[in-house]
Amino acid sequence: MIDDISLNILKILQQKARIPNVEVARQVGMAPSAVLERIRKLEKMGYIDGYEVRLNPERFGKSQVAFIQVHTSGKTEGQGLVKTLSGLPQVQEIHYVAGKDSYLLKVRETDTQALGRLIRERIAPIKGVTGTTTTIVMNTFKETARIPIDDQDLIR
Amino acid sequence: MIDDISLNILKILQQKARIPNVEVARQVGMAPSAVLERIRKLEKMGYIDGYEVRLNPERFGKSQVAFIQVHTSGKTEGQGLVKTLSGLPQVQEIHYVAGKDSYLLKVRETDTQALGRLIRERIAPIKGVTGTTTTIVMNTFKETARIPIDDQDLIR
DNA sequence: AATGAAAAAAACTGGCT
DNA sequence: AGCCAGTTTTTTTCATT
Repeated sequence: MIDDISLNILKILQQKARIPNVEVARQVGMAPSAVLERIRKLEKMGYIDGYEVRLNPERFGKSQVAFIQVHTSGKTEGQGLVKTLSGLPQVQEIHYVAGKDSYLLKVRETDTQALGRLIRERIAPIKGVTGTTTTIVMNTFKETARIPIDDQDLIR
Repeated sequence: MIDDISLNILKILQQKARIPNVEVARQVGMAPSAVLERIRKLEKMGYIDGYEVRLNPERFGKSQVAFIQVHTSGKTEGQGLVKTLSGLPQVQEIHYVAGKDSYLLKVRETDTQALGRLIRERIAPIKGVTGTTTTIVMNTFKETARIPIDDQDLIR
């Protein structure tokens, strides 16, 4: 259901989304209409989830990244907990991790002060939270959502 | 340099990149040409970093997410270390974190087995790496690169 | 599925306010 | 900066192979 041509199209798009279809068509050596049809199909079949703008966090005063391990009482408070956390725009990621009933959050805030406030006022008070461990990011060298698709292990 | 209208445009784009300009124009109540000019300016001034496709990792057999804390000897091996790590497509993020000379990586692999191989064969052998601590993600509830821009603390 | 031609929509340009 | 009107480019549709 997904062949080398489609794979190639996705690679091109992952390199630079928002290049015109005609250009993609030129690069894969097909007619624009054919490429369009393939992309539509890839979207419909769920290979493509969507398109995102990447804003520059610095410019918006959201330079401070931190990872917060949220420890919970484990008594299936998960539902409301996740929902509440999801509602916080500063929380970019929520992962349930192996170990001892805890979630790992990636958050973005203005500075460490705002971060502290976020944790104290928004996260710590959530029902089921027994504590947090914060890891402050001092420098980010790579940050992308690209996934490796050179591979043979895709679900066709 | 950035006003409420531009802010609004960015909000709309963050909601759904790849909607036509005319539609954005309609939503902010301006002429398409004016909106276009604003977007171009936002790009040029570095508020917009770029546009990305979001591929569905499941479909590409990259469902396993893990965070790897890489401990280093700290003797400024940083340069080569970061460069080597950056070259690994499975490594989506590289952060230098506060604490005891360590980097935090976000990686995506096929399964825990492939993850183990990645760590043993690609990460552990890097010069300056003294050890790794891996946190396996069992479930991801939120994962976005969106940043909060409702705010007053943006660099104008 | 792919193509090519035609139609529709969108992006862009420039002159003017 | 924004708008409008004209131009170019891109996207989309569709009949055909």
